[in-house]
Amino acid sequence: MDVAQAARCLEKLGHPTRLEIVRLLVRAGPEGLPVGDVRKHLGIPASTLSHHILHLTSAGLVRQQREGRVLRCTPNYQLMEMLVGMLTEECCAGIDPMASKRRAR
Amino acid sequence: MDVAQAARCLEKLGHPTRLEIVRLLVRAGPEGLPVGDVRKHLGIPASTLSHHILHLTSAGLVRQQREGRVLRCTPNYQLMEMLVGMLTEECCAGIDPMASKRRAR
DNA sequence: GATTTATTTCTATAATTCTGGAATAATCGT
DNA sequence: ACGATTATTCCAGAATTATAGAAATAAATC
Repeated sequence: MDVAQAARCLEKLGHPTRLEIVRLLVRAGPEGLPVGDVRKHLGIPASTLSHHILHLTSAGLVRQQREGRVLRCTPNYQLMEMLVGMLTEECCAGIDPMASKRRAR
Repeated sequence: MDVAQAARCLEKLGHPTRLEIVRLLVRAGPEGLPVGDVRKHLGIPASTLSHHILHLTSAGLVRQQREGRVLRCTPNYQLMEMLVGMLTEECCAGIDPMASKRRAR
């Protein structure tokens, strides 16, 4: 994952409504949730929700598959784990693995 | 760390220039870097950089302290670790600690 | 105290993002 | 085929964010 892709993912997650959507999906488990269920939890207009979901799918953070009339959204764990990995390596630990221990003193 | 604060941090990190600034600071180690050095690496106008740094400091992701003529920026590792922790718990693993292993099959 | 260096604040403009009502598309049951 | 359900896409306006030149501020040096 390069910096541009990481920034794109972070930007999408960096909106309260979208972060809440992802949280909901993750807490719902690997089966995710239909758009309508997400809407019920958040209580926002359908078009607004749809826009936010488009943001998330365009970044690859969420996937959608039709199940009859319902569109089921599932979180992309793999991408999120990559993002967290990138953040951990490049933004937390830095190049010095002992930095965190020194700070703890 | 609540969802609103996490979203605020993610939003700030979700801009290529700002993510690059944080990466630079982290890679520079605990001493961080003066604003001028960051500017040299990024090659952007001083006022633009200053705005981005203000974003980062306002979210608490970066701290600044004057050292004579230069203003030294240091990354806030603790906050970043909290952010990653929140992401890991709420957005990656979800409520099912075995999800990742099941996906790996 | 004038000058140099480093950085911010002011100000303006351009660009992007957010929001939600109305129209459209896909699916299902009857 | 029709009506109901689910969700998206279109459209527009409002709000926010990004960019950067010019002026102001701060600290060190001569």
